Amino acid sequence: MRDDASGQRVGRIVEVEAYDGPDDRASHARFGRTRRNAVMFGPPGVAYVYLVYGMYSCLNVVTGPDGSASACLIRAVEPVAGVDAMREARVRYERSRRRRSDPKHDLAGETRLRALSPERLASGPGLVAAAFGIDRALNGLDLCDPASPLRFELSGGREGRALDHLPVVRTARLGIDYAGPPWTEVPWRFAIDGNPAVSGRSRTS
DNA sequence: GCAAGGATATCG
DNA sequence: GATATCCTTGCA
Repeated sequence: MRDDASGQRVGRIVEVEAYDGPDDRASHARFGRTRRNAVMFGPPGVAYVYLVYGMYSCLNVVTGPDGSASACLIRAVEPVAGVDAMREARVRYERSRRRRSDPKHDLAGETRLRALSPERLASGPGLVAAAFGIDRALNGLDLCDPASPLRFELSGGREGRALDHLPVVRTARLGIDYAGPPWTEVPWRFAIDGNPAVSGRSRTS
């Protein structure tokens, strides 16, 4: 994925989760079409961005045909270019968050961010959005349009590179205990095995 | 282990 | 209109 902000941030998607339509009790589509999830029911290739836990944005891409509801959550990205821009975006996000909770500026968090290794800058769904400066203003954006400020591209050129050789691991989805079985168990999380940018707590599960 | 944080879906 | 809950994260 790539954006046009200063620094031309580019990242390789290394961890995703699939969410299906109204039958999937873990999906936002489980309540049917609402104002929040409306784009899930639209055409594929479009960004579905929502706020979780009152503080983090999550980027999804709509996957199913127009009229059906499904989406893919981008859980982790390995920085390829624009690392400095990602770090600055993380710092800006951290500052805005601290300002809300604590009037005093917290320098510890910022110092830790400055020392964070590049592969950890976007190693979680909330961190992907923070590193790329993504918020709900991008909800509905066409991620496949080369003219979009944020977009997906095939790696290795127009046709993409064969990814069959990559060690992809499948696990259950995370943070969806409320859904209950079988949805807590379907292996719809996909990650590149051993990639250092895969989200932290996920790797130990 | 838990709190922060605000929108959202659901219930009254 | 009130409230329980949430596709998370960083720190105790």
